Amino acid sequence: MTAKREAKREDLRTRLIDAAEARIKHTGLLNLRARDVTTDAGCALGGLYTAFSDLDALVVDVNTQTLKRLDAIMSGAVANEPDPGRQMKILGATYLGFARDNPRLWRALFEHVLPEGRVLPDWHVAAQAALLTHIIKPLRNLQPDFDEQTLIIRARTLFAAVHGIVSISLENRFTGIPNETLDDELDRFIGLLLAGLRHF
Amino acid sequence: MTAKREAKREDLRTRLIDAAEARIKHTGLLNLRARDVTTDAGCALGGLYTAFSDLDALVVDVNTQTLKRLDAIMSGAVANEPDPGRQMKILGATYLGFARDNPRLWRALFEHVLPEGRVLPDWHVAAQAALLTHIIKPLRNLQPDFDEQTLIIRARTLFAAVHGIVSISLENRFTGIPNETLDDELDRFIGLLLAGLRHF
DNA sequence: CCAGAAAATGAACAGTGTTCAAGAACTATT
DNA sequence: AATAGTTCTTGAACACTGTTCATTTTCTGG
Repeated sequence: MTAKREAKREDLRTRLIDAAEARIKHTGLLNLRARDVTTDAGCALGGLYTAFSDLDALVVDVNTQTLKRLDAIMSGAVANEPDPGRQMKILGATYLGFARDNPRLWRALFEHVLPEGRVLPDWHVAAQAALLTHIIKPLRNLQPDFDEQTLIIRARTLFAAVHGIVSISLENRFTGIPNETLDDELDRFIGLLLAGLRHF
Repeated sequence: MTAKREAKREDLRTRLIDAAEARIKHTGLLNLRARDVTTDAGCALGGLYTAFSDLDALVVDVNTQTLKRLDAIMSGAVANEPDPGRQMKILGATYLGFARDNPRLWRALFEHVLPEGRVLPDWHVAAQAALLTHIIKPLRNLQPDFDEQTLIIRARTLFAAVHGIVSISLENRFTGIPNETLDDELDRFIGLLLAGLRHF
């Protein structure tokens, strides 16, 4: 039976992912160190490279986990809301809430850049794309005449806009601007988009 | 006369900034190396630390220069456009154009994160804020009843939204979505915002 | 129980940014 | 012009990275 090997390997992988996640959560992606992670995970330094090709690959796995958690939260948030406009607003508020509650893990999603030439694995791209489906659903109700491809593009644009607002605000760019009213600001902005969609 | 000292120091600073800018332009912030920069600038490795406190401080100076160049381009772009709505669209298109023409320098603006606890110098924040004034001007025409503080907040929100769209697209997140029509998509999006502003 | 395969180990390596004692260059004064 | 003191410049050395790989340990099928 080769099952024991398989199990140990998988156990090591999850231990490393969990350790890296905890480190990122507490001290940020910038301060993630291979030695810290392996110590926390209870393996030797080289062990990381038997379970992952790279420290980058480990971070991608952490980020995928974060995306999946975010996905679950967003699913739950709109589960009982029939109105597509309100769904949009809820999704935006949920995204902001997640970013605020998990600032470093959320930042790691966008802060982490692979060395030039390398691409994100398919399943990570799939986890990103899954987020868009939450937006596509209400958008389809609001714009029934859009074909599927248009819906995807528009959904990405809407997500990007909301993400930009959350991002610029939470990263405190343009200091001097108060941040307390960000929830209202985002809600109003999505309202603006919905008004635009109605009258465009 | 202590002027010669002053001049040499300033000369070294600009040589280092230019060298760092060229390096970032060609190989990206991620591949910026203190040794490369000092070699290109024609000084010893340690010289960097007589002119700047840090490699990070040097990058901030490069980024400030980039912001100023962007500022000048945006100023020119709307100089002869009276209609505020069209100004908005031009500003968006100009921002997208700058990001596309200077991908690595533009990315460096947001990719560069200071070590935790350090803050951006005032004059860099000022260069960021200057960008918002371009948006504030047409927005004031479109929404004459907004007070100054509201204008600033709304301008930042609009900038952040556009930045998010440009950012997510150019960084090729959510692959599988075509990028050719980004100009149209952004133009349409700003049109949507303007429609929303009219009917909100 | 044992040989062969696989995985875990951590010392060694090839870079990083940063420092700092020694030397060179400049300044102000005589 | 000469000089002493101040300031800047230098690059070897340092501390800390991610990554590799010969060695040791662990597991597998017979």
